[in-house]
Amino acid sequence: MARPRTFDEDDVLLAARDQFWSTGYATTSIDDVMAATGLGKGSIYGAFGDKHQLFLRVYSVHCAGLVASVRRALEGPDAGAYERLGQHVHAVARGSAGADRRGCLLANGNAELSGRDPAVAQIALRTFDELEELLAGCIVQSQRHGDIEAGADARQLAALLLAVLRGAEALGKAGRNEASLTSVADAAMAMLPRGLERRV
Amino acid sequence: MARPRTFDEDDVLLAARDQFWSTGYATTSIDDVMAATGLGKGSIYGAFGDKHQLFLRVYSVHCAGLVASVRRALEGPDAGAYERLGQHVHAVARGSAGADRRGCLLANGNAELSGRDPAVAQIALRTFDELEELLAGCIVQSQRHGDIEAGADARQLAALLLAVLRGAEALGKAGRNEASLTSVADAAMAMLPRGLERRV
DNA sequence: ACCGTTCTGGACGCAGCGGTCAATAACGGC
DNA sequence: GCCGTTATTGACCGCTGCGTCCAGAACGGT
Repeated sequence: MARPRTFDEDDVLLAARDQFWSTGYATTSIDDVMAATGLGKGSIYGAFGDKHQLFLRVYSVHCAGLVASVRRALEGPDAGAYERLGQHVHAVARGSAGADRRGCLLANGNAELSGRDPAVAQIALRTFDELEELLAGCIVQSQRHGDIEAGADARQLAALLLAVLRGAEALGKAGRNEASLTSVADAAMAMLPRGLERRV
Repeated sequence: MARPRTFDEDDVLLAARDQFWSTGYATTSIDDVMAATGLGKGSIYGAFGDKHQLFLRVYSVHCAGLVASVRRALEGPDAGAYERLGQHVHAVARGSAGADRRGCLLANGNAELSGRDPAVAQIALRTFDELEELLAGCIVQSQRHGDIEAGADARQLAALLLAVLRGAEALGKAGRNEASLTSVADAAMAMLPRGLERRV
C-alpha cells in the first residue's frame, strides 16, 4: 500500500470553504487556502486539482448542504407547515442582516462567477431550483392544511418567495439592518393568500 | 496654462464601467482598463488615482444613473402609477434574464465587495434606499388613485418589491429563463393588495 | 519665443500569483 | 527488511498585477 493521507478531505473542504467565503474566489490565493487548511501546496493540488476545481468542489458541497439544511427546516407534518415556512423566511431574513458581512456563499459565488463560469452557474441554478422546490412543497402542505388558499399556484408562490429571500440576502450584504429585513419577511408572509383561516 | 486633457472624463468612466461590469473588480486589470479606455497608465492614475478609487467613482456614477433612470420610468401622474409600476417590475425581471450574463453592476459590486469594502457597501445601501423610496412613491400614487389598497403600508410593500427585484436579478444571473422571471414579476404584482378596482 | 504647468505613454520594479517538480517520508504486502 | 506506491513539503518558475517614474509633448500667459 501507499502512504495514507494525514488530513480529512471534508475538513479541508470546510476550511477552504470558509476562506473562499470570507475573501471571495478571485481574491483568495492558494497560499490563503494553505494557511486555512494547514496543507502544503502539493497536497492541495494532488487531492483537489487546481484552484478552480477546488472551488467547484467546495461550492457544490456547500450548496448541497445548504439545501439539506433547508429541507430539515421545512420538513414535518402538514399541520405545522405554514409555521415552519414563516420561521424559515424570518430566519433567512435575520441571517442576511448585519453581523456576518460575508453574506451567503451561494449568492457570493453566483454573483462573482456565474456570468463567466458555466459550471458555477449550473450549480447555483440547480440549488435555486431545489430551494424553490422545497418552498413549493411546504406551501402545498400549508394548502392541504388550509393555511394557504388551496387555489393558489404553489410553484409560482415558491418562486416569488425564493426571489424575496435572495433579495433579502443582497440587501443584507449592503448593510440593511435586521429590523428592515424582518419587516420584509413579515410582508412576504402577509402577502401569501390565506386559506380557511381556522382561527376565529 | 497647462496641457489639456485629450479625453472626456465621463466617456472614460463609461468605458471603465463596461470593463468592470464584464469582468468584475478583482478580475479586471489596469491593462484591461487601459485597453477599454484607450488611455495610458499615467493618465489613468493621474486622473482617477488607483484602481480602487477608479472603481468607486465608476460605481457611484453608475448607481446614481441607475436611480435616475428608474425615477424617469416611475415618474408621472397618479392615474398611470400602477401601470408604470407593473411595467417597471416586468422590465427588471425581463432584463435580469438570460442573454446579458453580466447581470447588474450594482448587484455585482455589492456581492463582490460590500463584505470587505465599506465604501462600496455604503454606495450600494444608499442606492437600494433610493430605489425603495422611488417604489414607495409610486405605490403611494397608486394608492391615491385607488389601484392599491389605501390602508397598506407603502414603505413595507416597496421594501418587499425591492427584495423581489434584487432576487430576480440573482436568479437571472444563475440562468433562470425569462419565462420564470416574468412569472415572478406577475406574482409580485398579483400579491399587491388591490384597491377600489375601478375597472368593471 | 520662451516658460511653467499639466498631460501622456510606456518602461520599469517589485511583489504576488498559480502551478510544477523533485526529494523525501510513510505506509502495506511479501 | 525491502519495495512499490502514494502523500508531503517547499523550492522554484514564469507570468501578470499594480503602481511609480521619467522623458517628452501640448498647451496659455507674457
